[in-house]
This record gives sequence, C-alpha cells and structure tokens, in this order.
Amino acid sequence: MVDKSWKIPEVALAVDLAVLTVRAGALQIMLVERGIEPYRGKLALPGGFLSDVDENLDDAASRELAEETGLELAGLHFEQLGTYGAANRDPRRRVVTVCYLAFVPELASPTAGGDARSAAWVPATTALDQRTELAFDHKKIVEDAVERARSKIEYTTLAAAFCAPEFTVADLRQVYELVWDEPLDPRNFNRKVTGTEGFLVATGAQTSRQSGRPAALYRRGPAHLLHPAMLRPPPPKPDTTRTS
Amino acid sequence: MVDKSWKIPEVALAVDLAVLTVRAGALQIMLVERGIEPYRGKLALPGGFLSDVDENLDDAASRELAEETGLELAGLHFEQLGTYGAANRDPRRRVVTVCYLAFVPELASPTAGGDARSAAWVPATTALDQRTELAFDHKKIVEDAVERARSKIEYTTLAAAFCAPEFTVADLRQVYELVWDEPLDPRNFNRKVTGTEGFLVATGAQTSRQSGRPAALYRRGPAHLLHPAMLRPPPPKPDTTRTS
DNA sequence: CCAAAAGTGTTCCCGTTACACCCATGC
DNA sequence: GCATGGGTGTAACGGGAACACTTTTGG
Repeated sequence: MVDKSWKIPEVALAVDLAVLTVRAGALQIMLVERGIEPYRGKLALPGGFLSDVDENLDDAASRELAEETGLELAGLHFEQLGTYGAANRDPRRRVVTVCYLAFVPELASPTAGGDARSAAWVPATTALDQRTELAFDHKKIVEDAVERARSKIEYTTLAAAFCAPEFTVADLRQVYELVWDEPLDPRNFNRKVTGTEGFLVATGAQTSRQSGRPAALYRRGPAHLLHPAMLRPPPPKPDTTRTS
Repeated sequence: MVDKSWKIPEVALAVDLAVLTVRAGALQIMLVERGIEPYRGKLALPGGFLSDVDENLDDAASRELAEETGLELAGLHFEQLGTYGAANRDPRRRVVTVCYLAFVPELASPTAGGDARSAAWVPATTALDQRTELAFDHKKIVEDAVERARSKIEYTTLAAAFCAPEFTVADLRQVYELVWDEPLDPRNFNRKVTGTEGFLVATGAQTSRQSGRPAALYRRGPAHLLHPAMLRPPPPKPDTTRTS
C-alpha cells in the first residue's frame, strides 16, 4: 500500500437532514426553498457544507438544521440515514452528502429562527408526488427516509418520538396509521402497546374531551426496541379471482 | 441562504469495506495489514481514498477491494454500512470514510491478486477481541458490520449469500448458527426455509457423503425478503432463581 | 444391522386478529 | 338517555418450539 494522500481528489462534504413529523393528519417533512442556483426556488432538504475541518458530522447536521429552519435537534432522536455520492448529483462540483434522519414531535416550532423564511412542513405525499420537483437527488433521499421511518416504528418505540411529551394511546395509534397509511384496530392496538413493557409509562392523568370517555395519558418509556415487533398489516392482496 | 462553497473545508473522503464470509466454522472478516503509518503493521479494513473526483462511491469500494485483496465484488451483495467521520479519527488529517458491507461465499479466493500479500480472513471474534488492536475506529466499524449481518439474515435471504452456488439446508443452517452463535433445531429449520417461497430452489441433485442420508441441493431463490422472518432465538435469560 | 444425517408428523403454546361487549364522560 | 370514544373478554387462527418418528445412505 502506497501513500496516496498527495493525490486525494477534492470532494466537498455536505450534510442534509430529513426531519419528519406527524401533524395535521399527515406524515410531513421539513423542506426549504433554495435561494441560490442550482435549483434556485426549488424545494430541498435543509443542509449544507461542513463549517470547518474539525466539525463532527452530527454537529454539522444540528447546526445546519438550526441555521436553516430554527429547529433544535438537542434531545431529539436522529440517526444517520445514508450517504449519497453519485458523481453527477451536483452540477457545480463533486459533492458527497451524509444524510441524517430525525423524528420530531408536532410542537417543534416549524420556523422559529435563523434563515427560516423559506422553511416549511410539507406532507410526505406531496414531496414524493411526481409533480413535485426537489433539488438534486433529494426525492430519492425522501423516499429512503420515509421507508426507513415506516420500518423503524415496526421494531422500535420511535413512533412515540412523534408525540408530545404526554400523549394518549389514540395519539400514538394515529402516528402508526398515518406513517403506514393503514388503519389499525384501536382495541388490539391499545392492548399491545400498554402491554409492552417499557414502551409507555402512565402518568395517571387523563384527557378531558368534548365527548367520549377520557383517555389515560402516557409518557415515553425507557424501552427502545419493541418485543415483539408491531406488525404492519399486509397490504390487501391483489385479487387473484377473476371479475368475469 | 448564502453561497458558502468558497469556504468549504478540505475533507478527505475514503471508502472502507467490511467483507464478511463464513468459513472454517466461523464468521470471518477480511482484514489487511497496514504498510504505512499511522497504525503501520496493524490490522485494518481494506479501503482507501477516491481515485478521482468523478469516481462513484460504489465503484471506489469495488476498486479498493480488488486492489488490496484481489477480491471481486461484481455480482455479490454489498450495501452501505455507514459513514464514519469523527473529527479526530485519523491523526494525519480530517478523513471521512463511507463504509460498505459485503457478504461473500467461502469460495471467494482470499488473496488472489493485487496488493494482497497482507490480506487475510480473520474470525470476527478475533477481530473484536479486546486484545486485538485495529487501525483507526475500525473495531467499531467491525462491530457495526457484524451486528448488521446478524440482524439482516433475520428478515432477508442474505444468509444464502454466504453459501456456495449450490448448497444444502444444513449448509445454510450452519451459516445462521455461526453468525448468530446460537444452535438451531435442524428439523424446524428445514421446514421453515424449504417452505418459504422464493428462498430456495431445488436443483434435484443430492450430496453424497460418508454417512447419513444424502441432502438435497438448492440454489438461491428469487426472494430477497423473508416472510415471515427467521427469529433469532432469545439469548438464555439470566437465571432469576437463587443458587443458594 | 447399526450409525448418522435428512426430513416428516404431531402437539403445545403464544401472539395476533376479529369482534362482542362494557366503561366513562359530555350533552 | 344517547352519542362518542376508551378499554376488556374471548374465541379462532397461524406460526414457532419441541420432539417422536421415518427415510436414506455408508460401513
């Protein structure tokens, strides 16, 4: 092995963020409107280049999100989604981006600070719609982010990360239903999540509401993995019988 | 948003490979002995820097593996494991590495070409042993790779990627047992894998052996996902009864 | 016949599903 | 009381675990 460091090509390293929430009855993702070319005016994931050579990737991700959207990741769940580095993904020059995935509750203020004029929550269905154009390869990244979210809530307790600090079983069920786009049986769901040790911690408090029995309030429990997993209902099978 | 491209810090981008196989009754990983500082003489994952600005990450991974170990990834399964970019992971300068995970069958020749003098299969247990020192943060990467392999064979058909083109149910079972380090019931395992549509395709041929009934030979089937998943037997619970 | 490994049948158990039913609140 | 949603009981079903048993080879 020879030392090749003298001829290392110059690659720009960026971080991008796919920040998901559940609000207004839909899974939504934080997008910003680009202010510069290329793709000026198009929607894009928040993100940007490392600020200096000694900045950790995670720190860069937090910083960029705060700068562009005013959203603080401190204390919230985020994880690496993947690295996107196709040679031609940025027309200007070679850019490799490390993308992070974050799950935030609805109350995280959408555009509370920074260069946040253009930041907005967009329904995932809109972002993924054929007619919506996203900058760079960001549509592919959004696809991957949504798919990761869908599978992660199967075997982890991360669905609760979309809920406010105190929430009802119905709130949590709605998260699953909206992320999976599948209806769930409220009764079986209730038994399952309350029976899974470490998922929910009862606060003792109850909701008051206009009608119907008050629901118990819970906080997130200490468990991170779900045993057994929440099973996503299988999509209705294509009907193999003829319709003659 | 302002254009910051003029002050993008110089980060070196590398690719590393965690190539796993099952051979000699153990899960093993391909490691090379470093020929240069830092960590000269220490074991490391094969990998290196991009060869030029227009090289795709996947291509760089294939190329580096072939150069360093003579192993060809063409046609084999590999996927991105993660990106490791702690600011201080390389003492020379800032290096961010995109790491790939590959599953190869035993017959992949260990050191068939290239700069392969120092390439060798090392049991995963040895690589992860406290007394084994690996270069950079490669021990952490190996941990992640092994953990990813353990969980991936639960819900995908990738265990078969460790087997020769034609293999018996017992061969496949041994893969699971060695990767998970858990014994499995041969009879239930047989029913399960042969009953899962698309996992195995019978060739009709049989093995001949010294003793015992010949086993049917199979090839990998078209399925990639396992439905239902193979369940990893839960590690024996700590005994809660006293030993008094 | 015996040993060894492949493969089948059967039973038990547990978790999911589907749905009837009861509970607690506002009006 | 009645509507509305929260929560429990329960029976049917399906897959996994455990293990007795049969099959097919070599010696």
